[in-house]
Amino acid sequence: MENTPQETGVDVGESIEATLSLIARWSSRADNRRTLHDAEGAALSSTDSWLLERLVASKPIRMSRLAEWLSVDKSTMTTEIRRLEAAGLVARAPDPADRRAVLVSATEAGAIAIDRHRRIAQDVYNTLVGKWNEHDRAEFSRLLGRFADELSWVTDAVWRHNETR
Amino acid sequence: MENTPQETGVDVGESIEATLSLIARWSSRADNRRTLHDAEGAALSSTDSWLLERLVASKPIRMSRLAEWLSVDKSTMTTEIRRLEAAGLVARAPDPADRRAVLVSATEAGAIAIDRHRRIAQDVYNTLVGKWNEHDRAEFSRLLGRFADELSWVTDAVWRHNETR
DNA sequence: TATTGTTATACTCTATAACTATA
DNA sequence: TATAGTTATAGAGTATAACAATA
Repeated sequence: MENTPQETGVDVGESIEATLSLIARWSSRADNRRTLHDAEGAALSSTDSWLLERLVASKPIRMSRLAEWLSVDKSTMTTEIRRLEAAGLVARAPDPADRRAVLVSATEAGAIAIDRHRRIAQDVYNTLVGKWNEHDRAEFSRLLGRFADELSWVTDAVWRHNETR
Repeated sequence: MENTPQETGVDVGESIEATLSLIARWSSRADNRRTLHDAEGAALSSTDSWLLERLVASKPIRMSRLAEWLSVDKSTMTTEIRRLEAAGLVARAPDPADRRAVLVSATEAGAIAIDRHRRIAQDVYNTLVGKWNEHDRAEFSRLLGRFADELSWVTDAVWRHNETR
């Protein structure tokens, strides 16, 4: 079975697809990425910001778990972490519990960089919805948050799609 | 001036930032991109799908306008269109009105490929919100569409941010 | 002269395969 | 043997600069 417009009543899938496509396109624009960094700091690529967000929100984490979380190869993670380390934004330490493993964490500079990055983005978004009324802003925030929760299960949804078509 | 939580009442900027970051990360995942294509067709990269969506929705368009629309360099567009042309998804033709220019259009195969890609994505999204009630789905669709409209003006918002900070 | 597009070149991000060190 | 990570190599996607053809 599929969730067609007929079954769901509203083809929200169509409007979601169109909007998310637009959002992803906008997010990748070079001029946008340049805006989302402090004048004194280096610009953060998408991958940089995802990793830093993850690292500041958690205890030191292994390279392998980080690669798995971002769904990239471990060799890709080696390259990326080397770059961030060279920029002084992350640090590595041997795992005392397993001498094969490396524990990665954000440095103070890394935490500052991602915090600025995030606050600039938030300010841009607040400006975007600045003229919306209170109700619409609150509803958008609520539903977007809920959608993010659903997205966490998207791998399963994709699996179901492949199984049932 | 800035649109801080105090001024807007609800810090929707924070929840937007978090969710859009998640969406962008998910969109770029290789396993997700692999899902969004037909078994018999080649996988479409993000850039591929944006370009094809644009091309099927418009008359033949110049390389230069396409590059400007996607905010990439004209040389990047040459490379990308060459790849899509080799895959049989787009066609080029000389512009009769200006012999320097090239007009790009989607082929029948390109239209079919992006249509499948889009319908699979829509189905995934419909599945994601399949358990939401009618009101929430309708509201999400409405507010997301409105947000997309605001996003069209984001370049101006970014400019304002840079001017006023 | 200015514009449209291509080519040459280089850098980033990614993957696969082969390798080292440790478990 | 299996696992954690690195290195070598390659391809996609991007930019800058130099160029050719046309306006």
